[in-house]
Amino acid sequence: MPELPEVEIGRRQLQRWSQGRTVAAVKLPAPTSVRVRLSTTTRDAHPDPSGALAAVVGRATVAVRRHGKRMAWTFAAREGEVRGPSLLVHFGMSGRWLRRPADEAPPHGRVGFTFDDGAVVWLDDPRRFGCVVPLTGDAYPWLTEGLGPDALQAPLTAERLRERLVGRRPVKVALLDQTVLAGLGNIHAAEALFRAGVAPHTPCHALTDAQLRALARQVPRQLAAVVEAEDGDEVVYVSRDPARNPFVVYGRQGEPCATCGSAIERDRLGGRANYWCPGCQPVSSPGRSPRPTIEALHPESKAR
DNA sequence: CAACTTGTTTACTT
DNA sequence: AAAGTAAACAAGTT
Repeated sequence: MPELPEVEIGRRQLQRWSQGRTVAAVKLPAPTSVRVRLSTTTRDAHPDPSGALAAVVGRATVAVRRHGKRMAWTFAAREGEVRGPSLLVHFGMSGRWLRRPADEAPPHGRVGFTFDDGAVVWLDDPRRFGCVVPLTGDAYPWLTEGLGPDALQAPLTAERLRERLVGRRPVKVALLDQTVLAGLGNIHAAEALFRAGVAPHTPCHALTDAQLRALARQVPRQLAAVVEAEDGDEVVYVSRDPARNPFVVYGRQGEPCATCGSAIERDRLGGRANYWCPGCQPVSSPGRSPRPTIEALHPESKAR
């Protein structure tokens, strides 16, 4: 699943493959094969993108930047222009870059950028939640618009987290909120909370200084470790096959924790699957807990 | 067939 | 009233 690390790797790939090259053509397998709006709910999520995308033909890459899970790909201006066009890219839940020879398209290629070296860089996106948004103005405001600080780049401190992790929401729900911190998804939020030894259900206001320090340390550490492990020319998104699950808690309900041996628990938090170790991530604070933080979960009787 | 995934928007509940 | 929760939606794989 593309979270911050996969987007960062995608940024590096695109930088590598496009640096110093000019886009010779834009390939669209179908007129509306790629989304050109960030929102998936607006009625015009699928306007004809060919015209706007054609604006990058003949242009050289200036830079590829990333904030959270968004990427901004900017192109050179022509003579007389104040600035060139740019593309705001989001991988959605299954997007990735694939570089292929001109005569070969990946199975789920939604838009392809042919470079002057003949290679084509495709947005391959089976579920089509990804998008490539053509922009004529400055891309950078849109890169960060509505997002909190980047979870990897921003120097994360306990003080910074104390400012942003507020209210009664469970800490995992807040960590997944892109306006609080940009880049974490369900998998790496669960893994980072495990690393920090913090129960996902802990209300933000109940987080201790020690827990905030642990999170400030482990969130970037988790993300950086994944970037390092996965960096390369082709990213593979692992399916939910227990046999090849690279994660410590995610998708491991019922299995013994690698650290303490307790059975990994699974419940639902903020409408999403949640995995944690009751041994390593104790729920109750060491004094008293006014109310049980975890309700007895009724997996089969959901809502009403 | 239902669960699962992200991000946005809308509609409830507390 | 504001804060928080939930659901709907887009699409396709398991």
